[in-house]
Amino acid sequence: MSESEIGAGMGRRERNKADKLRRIKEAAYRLFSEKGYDQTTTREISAHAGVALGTIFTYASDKRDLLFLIFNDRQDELRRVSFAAIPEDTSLADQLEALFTPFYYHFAAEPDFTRYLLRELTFFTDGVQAPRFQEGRLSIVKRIRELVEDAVADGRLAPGNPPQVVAEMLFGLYQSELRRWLSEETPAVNDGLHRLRTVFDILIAGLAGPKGE
Amino acid sequence: MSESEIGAGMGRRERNKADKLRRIKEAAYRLFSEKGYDQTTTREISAHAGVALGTIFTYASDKRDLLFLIFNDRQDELRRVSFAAIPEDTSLADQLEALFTPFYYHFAAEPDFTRYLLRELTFFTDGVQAPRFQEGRLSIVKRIRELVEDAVADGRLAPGNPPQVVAEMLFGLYQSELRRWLSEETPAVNDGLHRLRTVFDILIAGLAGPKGE
DNA sequence: TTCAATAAATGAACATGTTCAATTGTCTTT
DNA sequence: AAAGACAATTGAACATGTTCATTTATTGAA
Repeated sequence: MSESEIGAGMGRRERNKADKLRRIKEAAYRLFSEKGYDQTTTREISAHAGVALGTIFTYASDKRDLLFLIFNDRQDELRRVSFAAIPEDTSLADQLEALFTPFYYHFAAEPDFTRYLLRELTFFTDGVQAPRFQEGRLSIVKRIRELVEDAVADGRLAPGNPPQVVAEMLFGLYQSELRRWLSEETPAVNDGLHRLRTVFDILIAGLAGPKGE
Repeated sequence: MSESEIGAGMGRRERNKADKLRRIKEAAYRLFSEKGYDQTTTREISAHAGVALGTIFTYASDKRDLLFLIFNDRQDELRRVSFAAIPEDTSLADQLEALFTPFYYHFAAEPDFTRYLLRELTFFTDGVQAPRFQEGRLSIVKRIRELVEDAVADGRLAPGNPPQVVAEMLFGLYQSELRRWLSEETPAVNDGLHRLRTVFDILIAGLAGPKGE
C-alpha cells in the first residue's frame, strides 16, 4: 500500500486527516467556483468530499473559514513569486507594479472566487485560518515599506513621510482599486494594472505638482 | 384619534405601514447596537417591533437590508451637514477634512453599528435599500471631484490628473483609513481625523517631493 | 495480540434566515 | 352599509449553517 502518496513519515491517522482535508478543499473550491459561495451548501461540500457533514467543521471553524483554507494554500507561493518579481534599480512605481502583477493574474483567473474571498474577509475576521491570512497581508505591507525606505535612502523619494503610513496608503489604494476592478464582469489584467499604475504615479508625483517651477 | 402623528394626508393603511416601519427600524437598531448584528435574530426584532416574523421581510429584503434601512435614514442629513461644512477659499486638504469630519463624529458615536454596516456592505450588495446607499457614496465622490476641479481651476492643484480618478483615490484612502480606525476598540475622532489629514497631505504633496529644488 | 486511551468522524438535533399560502385589514364602488 | 378588490400581515414550513453526544478508528502499552 503506497504509503508515500502524501507524506512518508506519517501514521495512518495523519494520512487520513491529510487526505480528508485535501478532498474537502477540492470540493469546496470546485463548488464555490462553479455555483458561487452563497449557493453552495455545506452538505454539498461534505457529499462531494466524501465525508460527513460534521467533519467539515473539524477542519474549518465555519463556512467562511473554508475560503481561507483554500486561499492560504496558494498565498505563500503567490507571495514568493510576487516578491521575487520585484526588480531592483528602478522606480518605486515599477517595483510596485511588478509586486502586484502576479496577484492580478491570479485573481483574474478566478474572479468569482476572489469576489467571495474579498467580501468575506474585508473587515473583521475570526476563525482558525484567518490569522494566517492576516499575516500575508502584513508581510506585503512590510515589503512595501522596505521598498519605500530603499527609495528614500537613495533619493528616489523625498524623506520625511513615515514609511509605514506610506506603505499602508499604497496598500489601501491597491485594495480600493482591486475592488473596483473586480466589479467588472470579466476583469482584464491589463486594464486593472494600468489603472493601478496611474494611481501610484499620481500618489508619487502628488496632486499639487512641482513646487519649484 | 390624533391622525397627524406621522402624516396628515395618509389613510389608515399608509399610517399603519409607516408606524410598523418605524418600530422595525427602532427595534433593529437597538438590538444591533446592544447585542451586535450576528447575535440579533430576526425573531427578536419582530418581537420587539410587535410584528410577525414575516412582516420584517416585507420591509427589508433580508437581514442585511435592515442595516441600510436604518442608515439610509441618517445618510441624507449626514451628507447635507457634511457638504455644508466645507469651507471655501482654503486648501483642498482643509476642505476634505471638513467634509469627512461629520462622518467621523457620527461613526464614533456608534462604532459597533458602523462596523457591522461596513462589513456587510463592503463589496457587492443587493437588496432593496442598497441602491440608495450606493447613491450616497456616488454623490460624495462627485462632490470630491468638484472640489478637485475647483482646486485645479484656481491653481491650488496641478492640472493633468483626471479629476474622477483623483476623487476616487481620495475616497478610497478615506475608506481604507476608516477601516483601520474602526479596528480600534473605541476609536477617537481626533486620532482618526488627524491620520486622515496626514494621508491627504501626503497625496497632495506627493511622495517624490518638490522637483524644482 | 489484546486492550485501554485517545483522536477523529458522524449525523441527528438545533438555531436562525427566509418563503409563501392562508388570513386579516383597508379601500372603493354601488 | 355591503361587497368585492386589493394590500398587508401572519406564522408554519422550509433551507441551511453549526453543535455535540455518540460511535468508530488508531495508537501505544502490557
